[in-house]
Amino acid sequence: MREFNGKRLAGKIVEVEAYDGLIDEAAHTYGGKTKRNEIMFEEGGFLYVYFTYGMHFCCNVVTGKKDHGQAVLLRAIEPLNEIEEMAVNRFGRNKISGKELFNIASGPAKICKAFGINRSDNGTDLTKSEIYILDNPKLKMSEIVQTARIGIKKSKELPWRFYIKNSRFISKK
DNA sequence: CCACGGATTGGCT
DNA sequence: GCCAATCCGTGGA
Repeated sequence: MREFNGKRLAGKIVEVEAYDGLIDEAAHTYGGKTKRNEIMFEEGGFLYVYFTYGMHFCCNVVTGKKDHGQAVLLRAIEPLNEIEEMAVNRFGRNKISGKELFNIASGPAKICKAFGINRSDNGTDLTKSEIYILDNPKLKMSEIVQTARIGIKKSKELPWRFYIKNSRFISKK
């Protein structure tokens, strides 16, 4: 959920990946604390935004205890509210095709584009900001699929990707 | 100081 | 399926 320009951009998180600084070579925190990843070493509840490939932002929810360096990467969101606003952020226009609707936030960098998240949102306290996450009490464990993570070279064996079965809004099966 | 390559995406073959 | 785009964090000289 994000309050943005007076509007409430909302979506359901349908795909995530977990990263653990202590044992996970693919985690940004694996080599220890640096200026870039320092927010990941805070107590859970903050937003960690990083810039990659010279053009994309991706966002994570810090989840661990202080100094543990753990976070969950948001990989895909199903848009629920203010979809036209997200379309403008993402495609530069408010009218989109059905195909584009499923594609609007179906990837970590696409989420940041659609929700207007960038470098300045790094370190946001999700418990008291215009960006926040609500519980989804309807979600059943049986709807969640667990697989290996995508797009990494190290620690590929760790089964820390989770997505909602049958969702058409995830980045990849 | 400099070189390398990335938790990606979209366009072209 | 392949690859360019395009910054900057990180690590080695």
